[in-house]
Amino acid sequence: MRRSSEEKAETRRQIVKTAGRMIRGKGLAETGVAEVMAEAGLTHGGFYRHFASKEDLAAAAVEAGFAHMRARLAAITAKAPPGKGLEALIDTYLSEAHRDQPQHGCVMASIGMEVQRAGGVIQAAYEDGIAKLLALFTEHVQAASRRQQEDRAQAVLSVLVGGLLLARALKHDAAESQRALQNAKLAALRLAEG
Amino acid sequence: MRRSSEEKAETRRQIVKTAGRMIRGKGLAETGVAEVMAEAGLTHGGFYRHFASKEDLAAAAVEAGFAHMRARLAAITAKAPPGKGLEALIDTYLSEAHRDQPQHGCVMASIGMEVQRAGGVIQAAYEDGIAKLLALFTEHVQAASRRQQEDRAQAVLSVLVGGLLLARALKHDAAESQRALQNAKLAALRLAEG
DNA sequence: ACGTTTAGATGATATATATCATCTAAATTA
DNA sequence: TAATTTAGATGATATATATCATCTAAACGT
Repeated sequence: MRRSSEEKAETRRQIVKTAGRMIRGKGLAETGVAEVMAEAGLTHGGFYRHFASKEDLAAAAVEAGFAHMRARLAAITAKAPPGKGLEALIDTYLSEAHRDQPQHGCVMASIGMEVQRAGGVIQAAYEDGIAKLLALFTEHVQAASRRQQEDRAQAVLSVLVGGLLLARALKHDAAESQRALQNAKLAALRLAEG
Repeated sequence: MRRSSEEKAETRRQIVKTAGRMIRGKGLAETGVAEVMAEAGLTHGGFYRHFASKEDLAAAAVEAGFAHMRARLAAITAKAPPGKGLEALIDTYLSEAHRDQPQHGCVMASIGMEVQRAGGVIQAAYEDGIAKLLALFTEHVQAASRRQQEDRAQAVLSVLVGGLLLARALKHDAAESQRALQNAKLAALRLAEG
């Protein structure tokens, strides 16, 4: 059943989107091609009309995941009162919603280490995504020099990712997890201000 | 070929150790039971004389990994000049060696998210390990109250884990990766001091 | 309108993997 | 020393998984 090229592009987008969700939610290795296709309402056979391999799909999903996150964060800073952009970023990143829904959250915090090991095009897409994320943070950090802005952005991103990871790890103890989020927020703000 | 119970215990330790190394190096899902046994110089068949399942082994490996890390860190603070314990901890955690050798490093920074998804006894061992690691850091943080010590320990651990993750992600760009380590170190020290 | 192309379905293959039943020879134990 | 127990080996099973050849019907170019 041949589809129009517009429909094909839409199908591809759909596959990438569900793959991203499943990969963030269940992990790279645990997400199978057939499963993704089924979840997208297709059969596994047609997969290779869209992607050369599972690796290819994963790279596309990582790229799309970062792009989506950047768009969301940019929208949030745009809405925030002037000078409060970074604070809004931090609150969003360290929100309970983000902690509780890895499948809709940051790629870096959900499959960072697996990507590291995967290497190849997946890792390349990942590094590119991180660089662009750092750039976004850099824009919203105040400092004397560009270099100092970048340094602070690195420190902020570090504490955001680490804090989210810790909060997720402690999730069974609601109070302790909440505390981890709060401590990371305060830390991020302090690190941003020098 | 029956072995003495002392030999059996030693074999078990060997299996746990190699499993820990492989899991940190290649990931939980990518590490197979047969492969671990082969690496330990055994055949896959004898595995179930030692563990009830792969999950059981993974939990043991996580527990042993945290115990090993605590021992190493404790040794480092013991060697450091008085009052410099935390600084030594930070330098070790954010060293290039730790960045470059995940298979010998911190469980939290190498399989944190996978453990999260695995749940069950693996996650239980992981949470226990983190709690004890936090306690170790708490002892070496100065603050007015116990609660403040704990808060600062959480912040420090967050930036350590996040910084290591970022440094690993940027590893292909040596200068940038180095910078991430350095920024995280400075950040950790600042956060420790209030 | 007609022939060519191709998106997606069907079905097959090859490989890996966790788990376990059974076997055997050596270590306990009586 | 003889009987019993069991660590580890052998081999099998069941399941999942990536990948691809082939088929079909619909969209596109002529």
